[in-house]
Amino acid sequence: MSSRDSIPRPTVRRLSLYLREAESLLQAGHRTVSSSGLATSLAVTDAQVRRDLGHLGQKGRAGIGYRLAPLITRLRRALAVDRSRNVLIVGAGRIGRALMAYPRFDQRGFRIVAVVDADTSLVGRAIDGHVVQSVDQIETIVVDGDIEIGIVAVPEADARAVAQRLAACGISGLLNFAPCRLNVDVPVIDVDLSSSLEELAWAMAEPG
Amino acid sequence: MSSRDSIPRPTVRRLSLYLREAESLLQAGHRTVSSSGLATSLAVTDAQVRRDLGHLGQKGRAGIGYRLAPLITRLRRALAVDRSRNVLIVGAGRIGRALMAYPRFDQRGFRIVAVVDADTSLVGRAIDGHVVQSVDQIETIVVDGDIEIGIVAVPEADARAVAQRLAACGISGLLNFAPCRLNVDVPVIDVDLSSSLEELAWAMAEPG
DNA sequence: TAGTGTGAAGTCTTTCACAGCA
DNA sequence: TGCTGTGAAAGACTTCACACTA
Repeated sequence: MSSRDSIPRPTVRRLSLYLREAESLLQAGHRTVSSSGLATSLAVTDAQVRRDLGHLGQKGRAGIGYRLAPLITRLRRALAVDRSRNVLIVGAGRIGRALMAYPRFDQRGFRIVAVVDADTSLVGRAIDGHVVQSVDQIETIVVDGDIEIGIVAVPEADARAVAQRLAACGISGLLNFAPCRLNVDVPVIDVDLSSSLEELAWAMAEPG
Repeated sequence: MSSRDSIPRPTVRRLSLYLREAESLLQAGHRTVSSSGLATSLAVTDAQVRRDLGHLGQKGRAGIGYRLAPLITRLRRALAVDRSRNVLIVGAGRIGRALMAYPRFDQRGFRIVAVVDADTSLVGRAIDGHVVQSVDQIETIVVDGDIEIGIVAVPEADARAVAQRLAACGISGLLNFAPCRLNVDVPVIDVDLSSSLEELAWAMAEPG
């Protein structure tokens, strides 16, 4: 299981959790962590953790576990969060505003460098230190601002059009909060709050 | 494949998408939909759709497809969203406020009936028609208000304590926005925005 | 003909279980 | 002894492919 294989998506999602936990342990003064240590914090099995970390090329040490510092480095590299990226938020409504102020984005190297909205009464106003620009300027902002990631936080009706425009001017990826598929040819991660609640409703109704 | 089997979780997530699409098609005046129709809208295979709908006990008709009205009914039942549920939002910060105003929750039968916060300067204030109550009252609110779902939208440091309290007074499920595991014995769905961005960063870096 | 339902096959992911190392 | 790394087995999920049907 070398680091050259493509990492399965379920593993990727867990790597993100391992990274968070590893950073927190390092902060707390630990130097190493064992697979079972990570496993119990995160409600997975120890074998799963070892298998997952095997994808990184990270070697643990028998009897000791994994050294946190190199583990964190490798996790960051595997998740491609070992450098900063510029982010544009499209939509300065409530979701957009919540994201602007989300401190973890910055900590993780996701730099919100621009915010746009279609509402002309918002344009020019500063919200959380970000001056809202017009949605008409998307193309200029993306190109000149070296934006790699777009966050789509507009109403469903506008989402696809916005996504098309972002894709057309060369954005590399989208985080989508609108409850619909964006049919564009760049990677998209959907954050669908209604779906999450429905999944919860289902889980609540499930026996066990 | 009868409706008595437990539905796999990946299927559950897709059922939510099928429901959204089916409702939208019905709205648009359609009466039926084929597996390939759903499949192309949602970027899955037609065989996958048929397999998934097989879990519902829903029968399609060869040459025609699935009738939308009964399909929607069955999807709602399978997802356990065929009735309303009362929801409490804990945390009237930016994420909490974004959720209060999210119209889809109400449309889907998730009724936000109370909002609490630890910040006494917010208590008593009305935000989006919801008067913020004190977090001290959680227990009373959950029990008297017949709350089934709690939305945890508080800082990480407070999240576990809040979750414990909610679980202790008999809540049935939690939607968690804090970037940590809530170790409670009720179903939890995590919405982790940083993780989503990390997954996106990975997908952007992936070849293909 | 257009489309379902589903065994069987295939693929992907997780878990087991244990040799081996510090 | 405590813990890793990993073949092999098991399990979960998806796709194929085709008989069948309105």
